[in-house]
Amino acid sequence: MISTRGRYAIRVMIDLAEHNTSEYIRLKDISERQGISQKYLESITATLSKSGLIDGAHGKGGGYRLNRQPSDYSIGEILRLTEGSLAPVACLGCDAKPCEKEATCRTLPMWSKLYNMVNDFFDGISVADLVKKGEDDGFFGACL
Amino acid sequence: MISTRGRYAIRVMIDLAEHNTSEYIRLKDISERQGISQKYLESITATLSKSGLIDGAHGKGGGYRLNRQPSDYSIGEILRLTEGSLAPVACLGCDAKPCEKEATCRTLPMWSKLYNMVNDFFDGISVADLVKKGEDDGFFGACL
DNA sequence: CCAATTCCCTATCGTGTTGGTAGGTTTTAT
DNA sequence: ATAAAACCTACCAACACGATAGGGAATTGG
Repeated sequence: MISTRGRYAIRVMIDLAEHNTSEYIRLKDISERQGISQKYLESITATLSKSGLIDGAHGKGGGYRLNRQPSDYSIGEILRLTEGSLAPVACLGCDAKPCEKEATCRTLPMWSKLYNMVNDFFDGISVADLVKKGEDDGFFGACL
Repeated sequence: MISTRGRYAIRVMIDLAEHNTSEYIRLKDISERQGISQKYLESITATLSKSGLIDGAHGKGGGYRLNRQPSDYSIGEILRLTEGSLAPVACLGCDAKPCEKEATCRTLPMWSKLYNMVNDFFDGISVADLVKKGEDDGFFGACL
């Protein structure tokens, strides 16, 4: 399950991409457009900003804006940042603790393959792809 | 994340497949072989038994055994039974509550595609495939 | 028939995560 | 100076997870 943190992060990025000028976008506006509590969004944009995905400006006239082109953000990096690892089991991923049964485990190869599949899937989608979707020129036209 | 319930269920099924005679296998033995608390396993085998995946026999000489050939169990049906839905977001899956933004949601097609991918992935693997893995004749030889 | 064995059922419980709130501090433009 | 905005820290209710405990019901060996 992808939690709200990751999903809201994606929606913020889409919102910023849809208003992608040189101006800074106020969190208040994003929160109103997306219908998500501003306070809760703060904790998410803080993560995005600290890691350099977006640029946050203090004070009057401040807000957030993208640091790159929407097509240069993969959904994978957004989710890995906000959700932690996308690993389906604890034995995999960045903070995986070594398992003594690893060598004989009958299921590890399955989890590992899924892990790769999911990462590749999300790495193959950009923020720009999701924005395009709303314009009926979608990446996913064939799947719904 | 796949929880222990689903993972242990798979391990039980593999264990039963590896001792697949007409005899009933005691939960005590499975628990010792797998190194999982018998009491905790009880709640999992109860689910498997109630839904007809395995056959449980009471009393002396009782235990559990498979109802079909190991190759006739897909990992998908085991996980969907023990984990609930494999949907990455609440808007999808069996108990999905309708979302008013569904028509304009920019991310739903992505989740939907992933959902199908994951289901297809697990439906394409059988318990027999995972047993084979241990015999160096694996389904997953190329992926680890 | 009795007692051991085994699956089955219900309740409980500590721990951690999730989703969110609250209040304040710092930075900046006007 | 003042207002606006990002930033930071702490806290909290609700829930799920992983597991334990204690018994009850069915079956069989003796």
